[in-house]
Amino acid sequence: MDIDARIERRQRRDDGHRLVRDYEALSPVVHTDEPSGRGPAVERLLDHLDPVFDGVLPPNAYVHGPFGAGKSAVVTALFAGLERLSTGQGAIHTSTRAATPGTPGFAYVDMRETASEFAFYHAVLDGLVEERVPEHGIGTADLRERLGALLAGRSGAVVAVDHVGEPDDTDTEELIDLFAGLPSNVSWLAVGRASPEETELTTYTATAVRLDPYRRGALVDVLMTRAAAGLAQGGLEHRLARRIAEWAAGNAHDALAALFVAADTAERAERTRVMEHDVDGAIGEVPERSVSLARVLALPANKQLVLRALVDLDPEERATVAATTEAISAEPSVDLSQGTVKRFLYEMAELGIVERVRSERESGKGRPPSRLELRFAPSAFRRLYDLRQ
DNA sequence: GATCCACGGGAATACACGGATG
DNA sequence: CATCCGTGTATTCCCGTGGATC
Repeated sequence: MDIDARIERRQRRDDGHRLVRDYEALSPVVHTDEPSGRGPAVERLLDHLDPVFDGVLPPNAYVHGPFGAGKSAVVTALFAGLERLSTGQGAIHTSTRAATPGTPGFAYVDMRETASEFAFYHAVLDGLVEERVPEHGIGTADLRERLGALLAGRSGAVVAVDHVGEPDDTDTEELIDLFAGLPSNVSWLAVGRASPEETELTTYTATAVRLDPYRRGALVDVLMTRAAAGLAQGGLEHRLARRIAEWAAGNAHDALAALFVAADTAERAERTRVMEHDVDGAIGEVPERSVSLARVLALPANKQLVLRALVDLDPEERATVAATTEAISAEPSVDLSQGTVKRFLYEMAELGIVERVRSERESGKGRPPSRLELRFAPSAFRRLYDLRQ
């Protein structure tokens, strides 16, 4: 985001007549420092991590729970806090973060943004040191060496690895290999949706921590907290939050996505508060089996560009993959060959970002084409994407 | 100069159908 | 009738190259 966009956003925030004061605070892809209603889960994770306060590494562990149960919210908030702890509240600035002797370092790695071996080691190193680690001109082996040297003189590190086991993700074996490339004084905390029985990962862990879906009341609190942070006073009635929470059935991602869409709809209509039909529309826009918007927004830039064009197409232009490809390529903002656009579309279908649906054949010749359906709320993506440009 | 990885482009494979074959 | 084959699309797979970054 450039300076002008930032200034513009602040301007809008100061405009008292606006419903949406801060999209960031409402964003389903942004986690807050204090995840509301997940206190017990934080405690259980702290129980597991307790040895670090005596300078001892905990064993490997696996955190699991269904989509939208707050796994990432809890782990990111917790690791942000632990990083502050090991930097000594930033009082001492050295090149490394773990200035307090005896306390391990902490790093949070999101596998959604970590496709290669290089990217993984880069993310770990970047999480452990204060200075920025270059992304070019340095080899994977160099990174591994730097990590080895860094950790050799330290009391180790705990690495949280979020979103394991997603499609196209590094699988268990690869992940274990990645950690095998690090010194032995590294403990990991994997986070995923699969139950402990479903993943091989648990053959390497001593502990599993389960997060259950949000209870309805807790989810209402989450929504009201977000509304208080991002909307004008009284922008969201309690009963509408209840309605969203009821529909979301414990999935905080979908609930926040619905709130975001409803608020955006109301904002565009220049209303001063969210109305019931805004909520109805929003609920209708979030697909049944949705993909995380965070996952969509973690895609490479040009794939997001293709999606951005895709969400603006008419239904006719989406009749087949070929037609969709053509329409997207015709967009001046898209500077990609048709072959690449088409490949991107198929790849994203493979990832579950969009879904291929076989359309009724008309010609009778050859394999019938498919059309693409979105697995995320288009106006949420549109708004979040545009805010980042 | 070194490194990573996104793109482009095309080859290989899958699928659906109708017609031919046994 | 069951199976195979040819044709036309759709989809997946693969890898060399070049742009961007350090």
